[in-house]
Amino acid sequence: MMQQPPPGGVATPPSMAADQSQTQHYQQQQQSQTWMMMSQQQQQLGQPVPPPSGWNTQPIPPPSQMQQFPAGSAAAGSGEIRSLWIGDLQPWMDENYLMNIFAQTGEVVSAKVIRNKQTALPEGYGFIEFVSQAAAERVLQSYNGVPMPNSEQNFRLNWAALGYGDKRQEEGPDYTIFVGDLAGDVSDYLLQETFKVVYPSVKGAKVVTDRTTGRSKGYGFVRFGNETEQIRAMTEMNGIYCSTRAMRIGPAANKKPFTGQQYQKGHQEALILGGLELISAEMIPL
DNA sequence: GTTGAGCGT
Repeated sequence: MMQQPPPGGVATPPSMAADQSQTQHYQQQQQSQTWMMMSQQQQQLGQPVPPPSGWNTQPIPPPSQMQQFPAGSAAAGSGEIRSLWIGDLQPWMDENYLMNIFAQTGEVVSAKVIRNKQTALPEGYGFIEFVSQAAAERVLQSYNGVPMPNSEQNFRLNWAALGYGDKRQEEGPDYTIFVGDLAGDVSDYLLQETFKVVYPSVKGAKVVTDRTTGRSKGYGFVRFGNETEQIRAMTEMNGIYCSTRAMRIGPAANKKPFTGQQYQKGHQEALILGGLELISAEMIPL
């Protein structure tokens, strides 16, 4: 069965659908190294996605010149999670801004920015619905963490709450360190690459930003897939420069895992390292 | 500035 928009849903205008193939031809093949490195995670899903390149060279028109799009009209109950949560939105980032961005995929259905009922001020997050779960996943993989147009911040995307725990994109544990003393211009990407060139197991990095200002708070986190590299980085990278300042590294206070699912703290004492289990207590000098 | 994370009319 071919996938198609649900009846009664917001159909993709034919003009937009037709434009999609052309739009993708416009996409330059000048993929930056930035992108190519980030695409490693996508390969696990076997779904290469065209990068949202050209942010810096394709300014979008102001919202006043855009048309309005309906939002939130998709059929529910099919079980498919087609919506993404998007956070760290600035007050000026409205539905048109979001629609204009994701229209490039040709697969966006609607976008909604959540506003306070009383004040009508944006709450800083929203939802974007796509024609299919696969489409949403492609966007999640390709847009998350890259800079937003006309902004210093990066996309912060996740599955909408209903499907929150179902689609984890990471597997295995991750080992995180805290990185402080960051210069104001250090991005997620720069932080990640600063470590990744030394430690291949680096999975990602996040610079913590103030949601109201969008500016860096001067610290962040780097996640490793490998505990040995994490421990090495704690000492080896402490004091190393990232941008214009020396980093200060510390242990990360362990927060919740990404998907929001709580781990049960089971007894995992099976730290058997190469025959260590053969050593009995009486062999260990006191 | 020093420990992230925020989910709906």
